[in-house]
Order: sequence, then C-alpha cells, then structure tokens
Amino acid sequence: MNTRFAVATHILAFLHTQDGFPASSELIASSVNTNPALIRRHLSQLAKAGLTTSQMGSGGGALLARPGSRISLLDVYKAVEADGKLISVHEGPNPRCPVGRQIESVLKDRVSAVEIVTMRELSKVTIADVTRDIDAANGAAA
Amino acid sequence: MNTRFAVATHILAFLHTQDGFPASSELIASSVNTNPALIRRHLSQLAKAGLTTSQMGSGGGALLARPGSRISLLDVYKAVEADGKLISVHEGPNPRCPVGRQIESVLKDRVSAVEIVTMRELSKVTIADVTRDIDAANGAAA
DNA sequence: TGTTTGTGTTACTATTTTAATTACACAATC
DNA sequence: GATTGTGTAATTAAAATAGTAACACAAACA
Repeated sequence: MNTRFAVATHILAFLHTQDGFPASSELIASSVNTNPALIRRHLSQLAKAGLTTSQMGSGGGALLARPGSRISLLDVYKAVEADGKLISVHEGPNPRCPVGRQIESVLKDRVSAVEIVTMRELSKVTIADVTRDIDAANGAAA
Repeated sequence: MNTRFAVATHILAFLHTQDGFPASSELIASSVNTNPALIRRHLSQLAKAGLTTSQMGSGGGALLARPGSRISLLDVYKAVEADGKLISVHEGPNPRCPVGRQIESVLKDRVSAVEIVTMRELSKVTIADVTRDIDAANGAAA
C-alpha cells in the first residue's frame, strides 16, 4: 500500500510534540502501532535527509534536526520516496509504432509538469502545521 | 510499479491516432509491447468509465467513445486507479496516543487538499494534447 | 451457414513492492 | 560493567501488479 510518507510524517509530528525530548524507536513504534525496527529504518532515512538526528545510549532517541516549522511535507516526501515519482510511466513500448516511439517521453513531460505543481503544494505544509492540526483536533474533542 | 495510468493513456492516444478506425487489442498490444488480454482488461475499465466503446466481430476493435479533446488525463486516472489515492495513509495507529489518535484524519485532510490541486492539473491535459505532442515529436524527429 | 476475427472474462502464475520480524554488533550513559 | 537504545542486515510474509492461457460468445462475411 506504500504508507511510507504517512508513517514518516507521523514520526516527525510525534517528535515535534516531544519538544526537544528524545523519543526511542519503541515509544514511536507504540504510537504508530508497529515495530521498533521499522521505525528505526524510517529514522535512518530521515536522518540521511537531514530531518532528524539521534542520540545513542541510555536516555537517547530521535530528535528533529530543525524546527518543525522548517520541515515541509515535500522534505518528507523526498526523504522517503526513493524515485520521487507520483505517477510512473511504462517502459519498453514498440519503437516501430509512431505512438509507442514517443509516448514515454511525452508522458514523462506531461506528468512531471503535474508533479511540479503537486510538490509545490506539499512544500506549503509543514510539520508544525500538522502538529497544530492535531492539537486542534484534540482540543476540540476533549 | 503501477503503470496502469500510463498504459491507459497510451491506449487512448493510440485510438485517437486511429481516427475512428477500430483497433484490435492485438494491434494495441503490439504498440504497448504487451499482451492482448492485458489490453482488453484495460479497455474493459475504460469502457466502464465511458471513455471507449468496442465493436465485436470481424473488423471490430476499440474506439474512443468521444473526441480526444474531451477526454482528460483526470478522466483516465479516475477510470483506472480504483481508490483514486495518490498518497495513502497508514491505518491503525495507537488511539491512546494524542498523535496516533488524530494523525489519520489530519493527514487525510492535508493530503486530499494537495490531491485536489493535482487532479485539477490532470484535468487540464487531454488525449488530444498528448497526441499533438506525439505528432510534434515525430515531426521534429523525421 | 459455418468459418474467421475479435471481444470479454475467468482462472492462474510469476514478479515485484512493501511491510513485519528477528537478531546482533556497537554506542553512550549511569 | 550493566542497561538502554541505535543502526543495519537478513529473513519471512503479505499484498499489489503484471503476464499468460483458455474459452464462451458476438458480429461479419464469404
């Protein structure tokens, strides 16, 4: 189903609510309702992308590498989605057919124009926004 | 890899270039470089969505149900992508955690706002546009 | 009328992605 | 040096996707 983006956003929102206090992969896993090793794998990617850091050892855990207001959903998406393709194009159509010969490049151009717009929208939302939404929902529900 | 959208667009562009002359699944399959049965499965979905029709029997095949200028990539996307979700949200986070409890609905709202923009972009491009791109590329290459 | 061409659908297999789980060397803290 | 916790590799399981074969049925046409 590919929920990597959603899970990564969950992790970052969780870290944001921790407000500078390190969170262990086990704690995060209990919020996501999965397995610590899976969380660590996600964190490893997020750390590579410069969005999180970790403190080793006892009392350690993961932290946001910068304020949640400066981490956008586009940052998350790019960190977690290897090829960064929202829509993929089939390979190997028949080069002897006028349509088959061009469809790949034509479609890639058209699709990437759409993706640029999508990415721009993703860049407008931050982890701080998401956390604010969560707080609001909890406030309203309480 | 999920290339359903791309293959469906390929099929429709191909039908558009046929200019009202029915195309058999075998002919289309040779352009896409795959299997007639797979093409027929795609066509079945496109027909259900009202984008194509077929003529049975000898000399039969698939046809566009309306002009390519009135079939948008959004029509194609909706015809072929069952759930219509560009980005999916993980299910079953921990309801006893303030973040886990709200992340699902918050993320769905934020993501669907982004998707609306994406869909609007997809609706701006038609099969006629794609075919025009293909013709231009072939003209320039020749 | 019966042969041919081609659809629509089912059932099945193979491949690829994705997620889940286990295991363990290593790091830092107390 | 015991404990807590990371990072990563290896494995298994599950789900999504694509590919293939088979066949009843429909229309055309000789």
